[in-house]
Amino acid sequence: MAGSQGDKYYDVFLRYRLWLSTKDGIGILGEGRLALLREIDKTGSLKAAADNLNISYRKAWGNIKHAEEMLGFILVEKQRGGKLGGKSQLTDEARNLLSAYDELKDDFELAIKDITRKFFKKINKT
Amino acid sequence: MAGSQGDKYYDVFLRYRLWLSTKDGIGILGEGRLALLREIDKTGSLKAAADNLNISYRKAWGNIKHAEEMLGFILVEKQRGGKLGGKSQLTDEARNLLSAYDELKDDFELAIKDITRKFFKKINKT
DNA sequence: ATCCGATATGCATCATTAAACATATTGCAA
DNA sequence: TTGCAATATGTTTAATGATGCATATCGGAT
Repeated sequence: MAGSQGDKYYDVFLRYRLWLSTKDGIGILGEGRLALLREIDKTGSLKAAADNLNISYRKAWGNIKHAEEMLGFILVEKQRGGKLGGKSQLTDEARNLLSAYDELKDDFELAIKDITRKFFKKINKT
Repeated sequence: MAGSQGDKYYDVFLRYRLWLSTKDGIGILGEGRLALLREIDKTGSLKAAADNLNISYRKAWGNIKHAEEMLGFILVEKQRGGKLGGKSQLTDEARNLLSAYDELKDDFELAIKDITRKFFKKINKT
């Protein structure tokens, strides 16, 4: 929260983004793609995951593929064909990544809380 | 740093961005615009600052204006005309903001260090 | 009064990214 | 062996944002 009403920065907020990238700054996985992985895990289907997150299948598929190419290993075990058309499930690596990220996020939130408070306290004093 | 060579995530890095935004997610000030403010402070000129940062005057001017409109107060005291064409200098609010941001950034770096180390330690174990 | 260089701003264009469209492939079950 | 639904992928169009271009304004110094 920015501060108490009346503060100069009352309706200003501090935001942050975290993501994994290559050394030269190419994005690999961010919040959006991790959410996609989580949804694949939940539904067992890339298409269902894309639908649930309101993004096109084309985009979802491309995102996963790009991340896998950057990482050099597979995040989603995909099979096609069959009565149900196919299915997808996360690899162990992907699950491990998700759980590590969740922990990271929590740690982060916790750490940023005080820092943010201190920041707004300082700028609102001007 | 991602970890020791041989690790699965050896050439993967965790990045972050911090910025000020409105409640509904409209960006106000990020690293780039703060750098612009710093350069204005250093040079006393919006044009010189833009040149030094290799961005167009048009863009620099628009960025400052947008930030000021979002914040509801002035960051740069601008005057035009005169032999030298004009000049610009930061308001006290802008200076305060810059110094608070520097402190925030330092705090942030410090906090993220351990968190990042822990994250890579965990995912590299898979 | 005129000149100069920076501030001020609208408008066209270009580039980068995201969304949409189209089409092929796969393999189980009926 | 055919139909179906999801995976797989190229192409293309739309949208967003950055860049460049043009032009006006201002006021101290000459």
